[in-house]
Amino acid sequence: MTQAELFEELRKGAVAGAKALLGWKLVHPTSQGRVAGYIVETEAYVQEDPASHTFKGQTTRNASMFEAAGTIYVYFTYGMHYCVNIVTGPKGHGEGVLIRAIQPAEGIEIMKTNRQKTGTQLTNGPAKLVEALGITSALNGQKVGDALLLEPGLKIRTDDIQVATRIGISQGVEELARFYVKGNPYVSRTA
DNA sequence: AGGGAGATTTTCT
DNA sequence: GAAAATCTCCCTA
Repeated sequence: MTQAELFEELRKGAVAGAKALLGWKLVHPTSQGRVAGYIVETEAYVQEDPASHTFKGQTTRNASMFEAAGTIYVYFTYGMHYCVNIVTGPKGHGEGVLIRAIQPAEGIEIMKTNRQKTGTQLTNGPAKLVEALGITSALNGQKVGDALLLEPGLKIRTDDIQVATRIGISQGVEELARFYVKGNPYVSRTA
């Protein structure tokens, strides 16, 4: 898949985008050097979903989710964690894809410094990978392609994509909107 | 290995 | 004032 084709999937919507993003390399250029990982787990959030931040309409917090596909949405939660989304769909529609887990690819030493951990503990959760990559709320509202890049990474066969229920939400729990790479050790939790 | 509670603060009701 | 798209530590088996 080319990058143009990836963005085409993102424009289609959160579910198509969540599947298409698997295997892509998420790159954060920092002053220390490039820090990057292959996306191995995602979750789709559409505006009609009670579990989505955008379900009740646009607010100052979730405004970037209403931007065009390819915008970055970083939110703060539980008083101490950040998570990152890739916005999907047309401008004015609040939806996006939560990046839940990545497999370290570049700048692993930097990740260890950021996380004070090693192995799968580096990036096997949405708040963990954000800390490992050094992503901050300053990226919220920016576009993919500058402060954060998406580059071709692993080839994921359709057969290797597992669909499951989402994690850590209290509404819309039964929605099958979580996608991950089968057998990958960095996936936060297998079915 | 697995479960439960605490941390900690922004955001919305 | 309550809940939150989570993580880590500490406890018990």
